Amino acid sequence: MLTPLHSAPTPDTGEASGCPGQTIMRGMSTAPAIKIEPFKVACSSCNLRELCLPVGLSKPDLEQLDSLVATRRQVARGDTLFRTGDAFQSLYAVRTGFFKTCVSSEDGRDQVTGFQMAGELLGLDGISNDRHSCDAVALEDSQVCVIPYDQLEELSREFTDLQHQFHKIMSREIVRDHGVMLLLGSMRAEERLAAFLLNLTQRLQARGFSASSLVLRMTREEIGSYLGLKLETVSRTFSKFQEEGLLDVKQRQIQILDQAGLQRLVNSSNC
Amino acid sequence: MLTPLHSAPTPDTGEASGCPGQTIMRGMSTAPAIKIEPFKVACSSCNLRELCLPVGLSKPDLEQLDSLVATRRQVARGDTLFRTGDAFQSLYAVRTGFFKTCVSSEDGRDQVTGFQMAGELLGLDGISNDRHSCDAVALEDSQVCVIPYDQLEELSREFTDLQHQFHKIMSREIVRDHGVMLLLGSMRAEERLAAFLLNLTQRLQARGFSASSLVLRMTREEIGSYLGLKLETVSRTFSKFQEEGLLDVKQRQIQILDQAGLQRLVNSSNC
DNA sequence: CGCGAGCTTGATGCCGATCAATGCATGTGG
DNA sequence: CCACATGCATTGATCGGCATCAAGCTCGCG
Repeated sequence: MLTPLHSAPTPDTGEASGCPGQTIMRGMSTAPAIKIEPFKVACSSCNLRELCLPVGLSKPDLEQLDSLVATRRQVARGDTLFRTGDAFQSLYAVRTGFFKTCVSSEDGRDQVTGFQMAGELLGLDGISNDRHSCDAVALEDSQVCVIPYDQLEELSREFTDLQHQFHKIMSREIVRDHGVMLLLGSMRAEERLAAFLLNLTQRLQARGFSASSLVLRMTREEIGSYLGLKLETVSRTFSKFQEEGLLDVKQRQIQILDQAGLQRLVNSSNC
Repeated sequence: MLTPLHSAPTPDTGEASGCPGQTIMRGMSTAPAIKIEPFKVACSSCNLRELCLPVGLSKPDLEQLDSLVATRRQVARGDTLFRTGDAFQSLYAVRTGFFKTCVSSEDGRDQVTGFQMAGELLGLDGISNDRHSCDAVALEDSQVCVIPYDQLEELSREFTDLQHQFHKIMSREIVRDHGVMLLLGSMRAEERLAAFLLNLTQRLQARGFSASSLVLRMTREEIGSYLGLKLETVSRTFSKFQEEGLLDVKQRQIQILDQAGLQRLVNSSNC
């Protein structure tokens, strides 16, 4: 997805690079397992506040939120943040890094249900049962803010903006899922991949990254699982896009050469 | 078990037929537009209270809920309860009847995203934008309880059980959607249809209906849209199931002859 | 340097889409 | 009551997109 390192485009003011691909490690290189960050970054000064839970909150509400999000957690690439069956206690806001979520059935089939980047929330599935119903796996070294769920409920009883914002986030997830159903139910391979790329770049752009160049953080197989395709089909479709001059593909480095062309692919039922 | 489903508890005695296929029409046949029912049925005495928003609420909370749900609305078969772009104001709980929701893309593709029966909530998609992002269409003459959303937010600030229950319902919708993604992304036609039938019968059973006999309220085309298949494929698959002795199919009348056989189909990746 | 995970590319076959015709139920007007 | 229209379902024949199987290829890493 994003620039390999640095050259982070135009994030906000405030501390901390929101640049996925970079974690904040001051002095203490790779420390073991879960960590509570010694220096705190409040929601109120986080450069992700316009993408995350704090959207639209007033100053005083924001300060309340700061009290809620007390801990961070590092998740190394390949590790799971939570897995199916785990007791549900917290939601997680991605601070840096990149995740996938996937569900799996008894018989071993599995399906990637989403990819999450900075500012996006993980764990909403757990509310329904008090257990998580999917796995969340870091696709690169990542950092999340831990949001204890019972405290969030409590606080959102007091602050209506927070309550409303939280409901919007859940609803948005539902709407997003419906979009994926549309994709899986009625699009052909090229349309799916085009829609996927446009969605990724759009979200990256909202985070201040280039609209035309990205580094995929996931394998062809993971893309395929998300899109209901086999990895070979994903690979072939990338190659086809390249032949047609829509993309420049070098492994996981993608340059979008003709965004309008991709867009045309997405909204044209056939041909 | 990975069928996309709501696990719904025990059916219930009580007033009002929750029977899909039957609507309550006393005297006043097709009256114009929206109607406020002259006789009221409170949530606290509704026979759907174990399937709907009131689940788990204590007596006093329930009485509060009664004050919230003041109006009903009749929706005739074929009419829409709301459509994409409509301003969002209320959620709707299906009291009697049967609905489908569908999203559509610019280019006219469309996708059924769900079927809703008595006790299920409609309209959660609207929260994210203050506009609905899908159409809800009655597949038979239906009646819904209107739940003004701002009042629900207000009330759920006061009653934590209600708040929690509402969050669970939203989360359950997300989990259900993930199940559908799994189905669309990784199952073959027979598996999809089998999963669909098992899910339907389970939900009907939770409402006190037979586990083995059902009347489909939707066309082959609508089933196909939901399952990402063409109507001919749905029809052929029904015929195949009949040949194999799994079902007895007479148009929309379905008898399930071998539930275990269907179940086996669903959880066996291949062969 | 060699190993392995991930990616690309080719050859082949199958599942489900598509096109087309017929059947069946319901409803309407003559 | 029948003739006819309409909407939905079934069934057949054919076709095409994507899966599958099978090599190689690339690149990062111990």
